Amino acid sequence: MKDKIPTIKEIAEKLKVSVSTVSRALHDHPRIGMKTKEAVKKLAKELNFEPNPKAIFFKQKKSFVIGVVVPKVNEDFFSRAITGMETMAMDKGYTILFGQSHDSFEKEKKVLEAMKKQRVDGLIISLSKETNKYDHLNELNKYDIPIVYFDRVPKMKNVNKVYCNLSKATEDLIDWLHKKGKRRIALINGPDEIIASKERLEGYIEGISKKKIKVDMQLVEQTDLTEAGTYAAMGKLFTAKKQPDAVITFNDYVHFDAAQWAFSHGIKISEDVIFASFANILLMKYAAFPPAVSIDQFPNQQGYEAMRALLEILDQPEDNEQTKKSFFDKEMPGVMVVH
Amino acid sequence: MKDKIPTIKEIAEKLKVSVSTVSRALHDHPRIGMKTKEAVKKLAKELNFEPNPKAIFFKQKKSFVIGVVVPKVNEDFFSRAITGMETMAMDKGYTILFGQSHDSFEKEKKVLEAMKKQRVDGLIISLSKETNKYDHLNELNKYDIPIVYFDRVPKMKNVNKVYCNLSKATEDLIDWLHKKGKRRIALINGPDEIIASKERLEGYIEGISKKKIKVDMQLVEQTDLTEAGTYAAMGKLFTAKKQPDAVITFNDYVHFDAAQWAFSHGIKISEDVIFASFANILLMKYAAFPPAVSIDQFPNQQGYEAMRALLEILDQPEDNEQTKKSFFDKEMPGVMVVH
DNA sequence: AAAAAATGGTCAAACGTTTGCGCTCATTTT
DNA sequence: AAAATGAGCGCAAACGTTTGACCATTTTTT
Repeated sequence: MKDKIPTIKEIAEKLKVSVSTVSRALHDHPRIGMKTKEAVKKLAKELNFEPNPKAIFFKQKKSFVIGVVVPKVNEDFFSRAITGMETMAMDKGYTILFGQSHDSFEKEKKVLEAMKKQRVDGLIISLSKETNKYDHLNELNKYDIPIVYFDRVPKMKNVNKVYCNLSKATEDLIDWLHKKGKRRIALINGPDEIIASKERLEGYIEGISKKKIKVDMQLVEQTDLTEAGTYAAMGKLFTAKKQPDAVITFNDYVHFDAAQWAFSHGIKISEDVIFASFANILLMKYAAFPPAVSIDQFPNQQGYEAMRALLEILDQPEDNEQTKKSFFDKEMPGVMVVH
Repeated sequence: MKDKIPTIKEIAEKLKVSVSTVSRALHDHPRIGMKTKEAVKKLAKELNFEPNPKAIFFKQKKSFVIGVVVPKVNEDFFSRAITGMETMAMDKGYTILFGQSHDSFEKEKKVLEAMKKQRVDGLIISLSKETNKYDHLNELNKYDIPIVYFDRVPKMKNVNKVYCNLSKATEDLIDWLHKKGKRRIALINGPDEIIASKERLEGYIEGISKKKIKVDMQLVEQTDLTEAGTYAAMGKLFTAKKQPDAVITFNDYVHFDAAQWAFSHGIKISEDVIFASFANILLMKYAAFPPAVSIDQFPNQQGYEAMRALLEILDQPEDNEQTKKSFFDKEMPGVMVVH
């Protein structure tokens, strides 16, 4: 099997032409005659010639590899997003170089170091929970590696991003809950640093206000996304004088813990209290206590769009002044799903 | 930001030495004097020099990229396996080029084509459900890309593989169920083509026999892993004259459907019938009907070992005749977990 | 019939790094 | 004093491909 891998040079020698002719023939260059083209291509097939990508990458300064960094593939949301990215990438002949930050800033830095070392053509990243400095990302500028942020995007304005603004979606949830007769709607939100938390809170306040209900901040709790944090939040909500009749949770993981807490404290789910959440788990149909309604963020499509955006950027001619200034900013809708 | 990326050549010119000296100095070559080494390294730091990996890959025929192909990242088992692989790979300075087959033979071929095009240094793959020909994999031999099979390994003997033999684990399950007083233990197995199915069946027969119980093939059904297939299997098992008092399912997905069927047919779970499964889902604690006992296959560690094996193979000197003949074959234990 | 253009191809540089070999001193050994 | 050793470094080839600049024919235009 070590038969000596054929190169353009060997083809040239066997055909008594120059390597440049072979190269051009294989690329259908107009300046090469039909007969030679045919001959070259025929021999190339026979020898089972495949150009050495390493040499091409080196010469062209391009590798057709896109770096993708997410906090955890193990989260349904991200693994589905990656699948969307992969679909688009494959379509255009790109492959994905993969890394996880595990929600740690340090690991994110390390992974980005690897991506830089590999000189990916571009990067799609969903930031770690801890990330609030961007030096490691700016490092990539040095090698003209464009970045598209995804889902967990940074606060800055002048970056490419694809994300789902959840404030509108949160309003939808409140609307639906209100129609069900719920008036004391609670929110268990995520950590402040996460933009998504801010969006949910905005939507919550906006949604409640539109229903002519006074916003009661006693009904808004926070969790650090751990089980204990969520239990604590539930504890506070349900020991107040007036208990909530509906709870919107930050995501499905929080929902599960919240529902678990309710169950073990004798609160009747979907009678005493009704749950709403933001969907990020696939196998909800087997859950003991699924939320009554949730917001689907279509991670697959988000990933697809992020990759599309990145590849578009890569397609733009190098020093186009006007495109340099404009950034890709795609906000995608979250859609409410009743279970 | 387009400050012109420094090369070894520029360092050489500024220091009035040759490029070879710079290269060797940076690699701490013994034949280079201390003063020059210092000078070179100092200037390299100043200029923020980073070697161009594309050039190195080209020259050294190595890229420090490992291809990883799984059926679906979205399955908990595989995403955790990948995390294990990543841990090991990162540690050794490798990065993962990622692809999914989506359990389709055609897609698997395409993905492998991409891996080959990128000239990964090695490949770890868990085969698609449909794969029974291996030409696309042998193609990689041409470029000396070693392959380590993982979890869903091929039947062949002379390949590198890391997997979990589940026949012993299946016996353990039967042992446990037997101790609980169960005597009519059923098995809902997967498709015949999957090796894992054969292993489970072997373990089942062995385990039942050891308990001096006559093996009743009426108690063994198959599913194509779809909901409908599993429902059908349950239907057959529970319309027989003598119904099972325990059911071992092929995996958690099958378990869920089976339990769902039981529930909706008025069968009391954990009273009338007790379930056992092979774990591949993380969030079991929130499930409506978790299995009473299951086998953990530690995907993380399996992935870790597979990557370790591959990197070891890559470390071996090229034409070592004896190592060429020996293949890596690691069977890992499945461990029973009572819920 | 001379000039211009089209046609089909070759040459050599370039991409950035690594590495075998050889060269020049200076030092040590006989 | 001649020969061997070794330290420190440079030369140039090599990896496989692409590409701008030429060159040599033949064909077309004026």
